[in-house]
Amino acid sequence: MGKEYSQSQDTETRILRAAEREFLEKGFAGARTASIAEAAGVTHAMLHYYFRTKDKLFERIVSEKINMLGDIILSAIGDDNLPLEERIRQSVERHFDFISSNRDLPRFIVNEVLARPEHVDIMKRNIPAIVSSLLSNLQREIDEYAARGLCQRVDARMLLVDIVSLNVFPFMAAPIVYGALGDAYKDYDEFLAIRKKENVETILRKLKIH
Amino acid sequence: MGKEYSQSQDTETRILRAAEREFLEKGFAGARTASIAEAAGVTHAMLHYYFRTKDKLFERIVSEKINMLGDIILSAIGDDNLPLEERIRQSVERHFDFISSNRDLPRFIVNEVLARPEHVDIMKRNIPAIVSSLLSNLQREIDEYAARGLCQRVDARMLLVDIVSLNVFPFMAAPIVYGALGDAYKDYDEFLAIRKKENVETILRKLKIH
DNA sequence: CTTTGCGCTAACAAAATTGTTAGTCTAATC
DNA sequence: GATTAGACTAACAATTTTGTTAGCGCAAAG
Repeated sequence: MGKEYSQSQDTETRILRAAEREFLEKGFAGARTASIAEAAGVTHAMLHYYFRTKDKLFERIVSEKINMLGDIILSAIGDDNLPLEERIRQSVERHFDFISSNRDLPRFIVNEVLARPEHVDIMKRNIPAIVSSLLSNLQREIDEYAARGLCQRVDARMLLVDIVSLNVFPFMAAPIVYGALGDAYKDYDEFLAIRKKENVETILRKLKIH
Repeated sequence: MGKEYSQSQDTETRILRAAEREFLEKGFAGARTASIAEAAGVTHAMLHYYFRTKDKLFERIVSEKINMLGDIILSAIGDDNLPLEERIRQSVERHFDFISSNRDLPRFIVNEVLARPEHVDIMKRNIPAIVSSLLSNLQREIDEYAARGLCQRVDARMLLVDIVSLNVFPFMAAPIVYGALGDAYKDYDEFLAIRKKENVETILRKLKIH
């Protein structure tokens, strides 16, 4: 044994998790290595001992988060054998739920990752491959349905941008959106539940024949 | 005359414009007063001479930008005597254009303003008043049209969130969105033009009877 | 022609933040 | 029992960044 287990995990992990919180909340420039160390319950020398520099620690967190972007796409792919409408509904809902349980991920990506050309390059090398296979499958299926007169022939790329925009923005701008709508909802969770339904409806309506 | 007019404006204004660019691009924590001074073409002591502290200079920029948020709403209100569909089309297009010519405003608001509780409070005291008058007018009009069977009875609040989400997100996440869609478009401007049409269609489709 | 006020500069001071180093303690290894 | 290695600490060093101050030059006012 030897080690005190009053702290839940090993030092390196605790620093990583504290860094994750600090970086996601304040960004690279706003984060303080001393705060990270304090939150992790270690001296700030330990942070340098394990990760050498603030930059290296940050890169570690960034690569974790960029990988999550792959997950977000894969997790949103629905059951292959459901009818198109159900499958899209499921995808939108899963995507919404993913964002809902990673609420500061989008802001982090938009601010910290996109601000650095090298990170944009990493993403441009990884994301389009996954997205384009997703898109071509989706587009093929839409075209099949459309050929049978079962739905509108819509552009899958635009549909994807719609889904992501509708699902992500309300979380990024949560205080404004919820604040501006004032007292129309009991609480934020109620607003989110309504919003989720609404987004599904908005997307599906684009496919419906009228 | 006396003054050299090699520099276009007076010192205070040049510092303000340089600060605006620096803060919008890098955020408060990432901005450097020395960079701002250099960009303005003055010694960094001048920055403190005119604005005392980095904080005060930042607040000045923040209030400018928060005021623009009022404009964004007012500018989007269309002609009162157009039919509903045309008016909404016009509003969505104006909003899109506004964001398009202030592309880093949303990111700045979301990151820098929302990160500070005092700014959120300022906005919560000012925005809801404007928004709720806009919303109640819009809702009344929608209800009238719906009563005559001319459109769906939709929730104006949700419609507003839809519009803002669809219009703003693609600009905030521009490198990803445009990057992930790869080579499907000639250039970014073409993508934007298509996107603008698409957003109008998406919104109007929510109102259409089917 | 002296004074006053203002824009301005250069040099300096203070604070905050990151990064280093010498050395301690402990546990395993020879 | 001496040796080694790795986790760790306290103190310090270096750098970056913000903020200050004493004073110069010039134009307008008295």
